[in-house]
Amino acid sequence: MNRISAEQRREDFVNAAVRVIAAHGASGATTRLIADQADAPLASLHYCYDSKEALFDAVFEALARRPYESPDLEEGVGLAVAASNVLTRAVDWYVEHPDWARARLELFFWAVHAEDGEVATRAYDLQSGSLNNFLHVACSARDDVEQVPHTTNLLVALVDGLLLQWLSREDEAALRDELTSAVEALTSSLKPRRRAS
Amino acid sequence: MNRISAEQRREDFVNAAVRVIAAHGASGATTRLIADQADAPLASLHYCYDSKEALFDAVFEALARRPYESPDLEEGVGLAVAASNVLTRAVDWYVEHPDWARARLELFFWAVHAEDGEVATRAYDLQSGSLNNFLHVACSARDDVEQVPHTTNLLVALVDGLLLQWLSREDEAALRDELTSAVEALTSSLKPRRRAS
Amino acid sequence: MNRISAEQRREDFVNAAVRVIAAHGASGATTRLIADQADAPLASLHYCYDSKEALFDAVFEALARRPYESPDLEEGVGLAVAASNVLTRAVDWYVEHPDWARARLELFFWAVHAEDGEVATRAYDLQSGSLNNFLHVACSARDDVEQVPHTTNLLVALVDGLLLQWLSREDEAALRDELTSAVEALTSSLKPRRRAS
Amino acid sequence: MNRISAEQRREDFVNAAVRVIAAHGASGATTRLIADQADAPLASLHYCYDSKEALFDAVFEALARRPYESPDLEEGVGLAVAASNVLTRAVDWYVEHPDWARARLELFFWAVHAEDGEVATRAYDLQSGSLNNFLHVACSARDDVEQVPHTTNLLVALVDGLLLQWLSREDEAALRDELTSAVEALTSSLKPRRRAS
DNA sequence: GATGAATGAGCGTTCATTCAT
DNA sequence: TATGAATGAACGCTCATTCAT
Repeated sequence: MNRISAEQRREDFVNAAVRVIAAHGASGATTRLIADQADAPLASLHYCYDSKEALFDAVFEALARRPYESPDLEEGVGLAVAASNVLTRAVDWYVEHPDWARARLELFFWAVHAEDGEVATRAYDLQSGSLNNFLHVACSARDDVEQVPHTTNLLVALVDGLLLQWLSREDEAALRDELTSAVEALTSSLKPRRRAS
Repeated sequence: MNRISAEQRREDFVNAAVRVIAAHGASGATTRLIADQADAPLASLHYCYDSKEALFDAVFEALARRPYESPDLEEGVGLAVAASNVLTRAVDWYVEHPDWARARLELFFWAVHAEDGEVATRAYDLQSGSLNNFLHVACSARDDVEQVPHTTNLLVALVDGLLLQWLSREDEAALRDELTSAVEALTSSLKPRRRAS
Repeated sequence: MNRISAEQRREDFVNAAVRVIAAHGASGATTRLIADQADAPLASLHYCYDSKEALFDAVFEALARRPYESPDLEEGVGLAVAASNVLTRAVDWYVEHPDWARARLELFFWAVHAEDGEVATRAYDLQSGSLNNFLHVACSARDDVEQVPHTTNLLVALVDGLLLQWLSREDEAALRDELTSAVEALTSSLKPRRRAS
Repeated sequence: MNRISAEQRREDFVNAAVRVIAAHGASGATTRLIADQADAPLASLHYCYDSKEALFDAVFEALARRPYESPDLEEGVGLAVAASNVLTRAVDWYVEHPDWARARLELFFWAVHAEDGEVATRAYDLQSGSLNNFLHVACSARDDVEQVPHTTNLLVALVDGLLLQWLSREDEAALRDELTSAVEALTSSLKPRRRAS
């Protein structure tokens, strides 16, 4: 009986879940598979998380947080620059962690069907929440703060769209191409404040 | 015992499967749920299809065929026009049949995880097959026939991308916007025969 | 729609059943497999026989009759000679028709478990019936007619025992050896009328 | 939820399986029937054994071990004596446990048809293995050790043959008669080391 | 607190059989 | 008469979850 801190254990389960989801899909990720992957007894999964859904919620949260966990972005660089940086950094991070990319899309689809519709909502709130704060902090005096929520949604959609293409085609060069185009579009649409019309 | 033509029965099961997949996801679409939705006994499903996978294959085929089943496209209208029309028509069709849109993406993900990798391959072949013929017929003398396969793939990717966005945001107006941009991009990239290099 | 005489059809099903039973065991011999083997539609099996059990009864009968269907045994040759001849001939026949040997044992076991216990009884009556008549006819004036039923049972048991060994070991030479010993034992036990005691 | 040691639970399932196989045949022994007979939920069966086949393997092993589990046979009593003793004891044991006798033959036949031919092989290895050791230990200095494998096979065949007769005729007296003859034959063939030629 | 043992509900599939034509 | 179409019942098995220790 190895004594591990409860918090460590919970994180192990999240990491294991990501790997299993990437390999077998969200609904193919059985509790047994995840427990095996985490090298833990099956029952201890339910000891750490009330249910499979609770674990998947935690995965969602990690999925939304991890790619943006770089603390080095300075304040006030401006919305357009921050958005471009975030987008680039997120894509870079996912390319280095393809399991997390796949798990992200898998869980997205899984959430849509959770009988209790709240999961999908919670998921989106989580994704948007951290990003929203991030962009807010980055806003300079010249930025229109009301553009932040819209920009957040656009960013999330872009990330999902790019990941889908990449996972379908497994072509990293194409992903980079599309990323460049997306960054350009983003920059030009944010700077002139055209969208506010 | 209501006796219906076998062909009709098979189609009923496909339609029922699409509805159930849209509502519960591909792996949540159990044979019992589908049979209930089709108002048929469970065993009938296996009389019409050898296995659940065989039914899903049929759904794949229908999914790839239906949106393009309009016979009114004239020959020789040119690749760019045909591609734009096809794209617009497919999007229109999916907007009118949201269950089919959702089922399409669900099955796409489901296929990726089918242990026997063939399913995903078959799926893509089906999708591309009908579209390929379609574009070939539409080619005018001025089109580069070698562009057809590449255009087919691009179209399929575009449809998937647009559907994902739409289903995520449930915002039809945004979908129309993106469709317009995509059509423009498609037209300009195909007309000058630039790709032929 | 090939018009075949009903009687021919029934016999086809029996022959097909023997092959399928030999290959898949009695309980592995599904109606579908038998119909396929007989190159007949599934429903026509139930048109010829009321149930699977009825077909198996018919197989039993054929199984009991065929090996002894040689019409050339003369009357009055004596019980010992007749028994030895019958035994030898039966073994020869089975060696030439291994499917029938295997099916015989399979069905024997299957019959024991038929919920309606009658099947096993009927089976044994069938086996003994034809043999009994056979031996009766063969009795000479010097034979004790009361030995016939006992001899019949002994013969049937011997055939089953020898077949079991043979099918287990797939060693025809050993079967011949055991047959010789059995014939000797049979002859010596019948001739002196010792059993009457 | 009664908590029993897993080992006890596994044995309960084996005993239940033997009873069900004896009553309904090997292929009639469904997991539900066995679980009912063991007074356990169906899922428990699959908790103790990975599959029905794994359970049947365990039954095979018990079937091969139990009749020879008497530890009182002295070493070096000689091959002929040991073989006779083993044979007698096995028959005695089976007469006292007719379910096990019936199950033995049922499983033997069932194994022959298992698609994966290994089952039958494993079964035979199990049967022979314990017996082989047994006879080896019993060999005296005057015995030809090379006769042991052959003797083992002979013993197994004899046991099967005798059981078949007994189950067919349900006549214990006859079984005893045949046992006596078999023991005599065995003794005489082993003592003079005739077979070694 | 940590976990082997246990399970109700449900899965995809197959079966012998019946029915409509 | 012959047979595609149809089906209730049961199959072996897996699931997320709970309980006793």
